[in-house]
This record gives sequence, C-alpha cells and structure tokens, in this order.
Amino acid sequence: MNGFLGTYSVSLDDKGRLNVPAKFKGLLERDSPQLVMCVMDGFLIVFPQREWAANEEKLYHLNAFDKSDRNRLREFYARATECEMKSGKILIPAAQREAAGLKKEVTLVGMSKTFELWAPDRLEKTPK
Amino acid sequence: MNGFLGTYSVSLDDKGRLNVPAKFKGLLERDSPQLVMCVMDGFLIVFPQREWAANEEKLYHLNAFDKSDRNRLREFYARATECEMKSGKILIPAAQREAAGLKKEVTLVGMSKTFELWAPDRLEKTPK
DNA sequence: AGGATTGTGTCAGAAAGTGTCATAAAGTGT
DNA sequence: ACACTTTATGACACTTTCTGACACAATCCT
Repeated sequence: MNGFLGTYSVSLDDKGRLNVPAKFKGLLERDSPQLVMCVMDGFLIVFPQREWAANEEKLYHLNAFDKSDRNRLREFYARATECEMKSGKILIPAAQREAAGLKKEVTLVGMSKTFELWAPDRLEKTPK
Repeated sequence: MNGFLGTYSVSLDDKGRLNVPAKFKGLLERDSPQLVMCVMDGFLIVFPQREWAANEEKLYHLNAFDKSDRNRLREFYARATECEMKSGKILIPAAQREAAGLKKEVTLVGMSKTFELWAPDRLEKTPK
C-alpha cells in the first residue's frame, strides 16, 4: 500500500476506541503501531511515529528564543499525544475526542502519510 | 495493448464486483493489478497504481500545515481508494458505488492510461 | 483501602469481501 | 452454419472485517 487513502466511516466503541480499517491496519502493523495524535483546528491528525519525527525535523530550525517561533512550537507540541494501535484499535483520549467533537460516528480520511479523524458534521462543512 | 480503449457494458455481481473485460485484463495482469479508484463528478476513475503515483507527485509542493493547502490535499486523497483486480474482478466499495450511482449495469470507458466507470444514464447526459 | 474512571483483550454475530464454478453468451476458424 | 474457444454472468460457499459488548486490569481520587 502506498499510503493512507480514502474515506471511511467507523464507530467508536463504548470506551472511545476506534477500529482501524483493515486497509490501514496492514500499513500500521508493518511500519509500526506507534502513533502521535495531534489536534488541529476541529479535527485530529494521526501521524505514524516516523512521519511525526520527519515533521518535527522541519521545526528544528525554529529559534526557541524567538517569541512567535516559540508559539508555533508550543502549538505543535502541546496538542500532541502519543498513542498506539493495540488489538487493531486506537484509543482516542477523552480530551482529544472532546476537541474534535467526536461522538459515536467518526469519519476517517486518509492523507497519504497521515490520516485525519473528523466528526462527520464538521467534515461536511469543510470548504471544497 | 497500448492502453485502455473503447466502451464496454458490464454488470456487477451480487457483491458489487465488476468483471474486467478481457481486453483490459491482459493489461492489468501484465502491468500490475494494483489500482486506485477515485470518485469524480458523478463517476469513477480507475488508475493503475503507477499512473496514480504520477498524479500524486503534482501535490508534493503543497504544505500540509497550511490550511488551504491541506483542504486541497484532502479533496484529492479523500476521494480515492486502493483496490485490486482479484480473480479477474474488481470490487467497487459500497461508498464508491453510491457516489457514482452504480446499480447493476455499468459502462466502462477506456481513457488510455486510466478508465472510467459510469452509470449508463449519467454517461448519456454527458455533454458531447 | 474502596470505589470510580479509564484502558485493554477477547469474542460472537453481522456485514462485507473473495474464490470458484456452472451456465450463458459472444467470438473465432473452417 | 457448425463446432469450438473464449469471455461474461450469477450463484454459492467461504473468509475476513466490523461492531458492540463483556470481563478484567490499571489508575486516580479521597
């Protein structure tokens, strides 16, 4: 598989775990089940760990003593959580579920290297 | 064979699989049965994987941390699904069938590097 | 410690996807 | 037009995946 592709509608179980679709599962199992989940505006991004690291590198050049750079860095890190696919499922922490407005139904959107988790109604309102 | 050419009328089986016409089958078997199926405006485009990758390259310049770039990326990736020709058939996922309004009869149109899947009535209404 | 909350593994039933085959239809050569 | 080959269709049995639920483990709080 080339990357995460497509839109899937999945439901969370009673503890807020999402069942990873089989097509994504293969990729995560092969690469690594370690993930970083990050709140963006109104939705969640899931990075496989390696991909997260690659993004992080892009931030190295920022200056930790520059105020606006520091704000960007803070944004980035403050909203990230480590998580993992276990038994084919990913637990979405309560704070993240809250931030993305996730209830029972979640729409999962592949973005090649990463994928996104959306509350279905929010995704619909996204500009086309 | 040089590419996908011509129009074929095929029927889907009870699970929504289409039988790949023999002329296309050869090409897919030789090249690779890996495909990406993408929802367009009311119909589906099927890309052999290699061809998809070539299109994807055009998006490399976009910045995934920029909001509007990200929306464009999402539009592209969200519509796609990986699929594969297995036992000479291609399963069209329910969501895709829905999006293209496919029932039992499907019209398949070769477009050289790719081919399209249409609901017959929609194809007829296409401006000439 | 006890009780609540949050996280984890597993499983059964339902739904979706897959392989194979018999028959029907279309195409080919003579 | 005939026999023969190839291709398409529909059906069936089987496998995989998804869902929702349950039981249990770990953590937190007071």
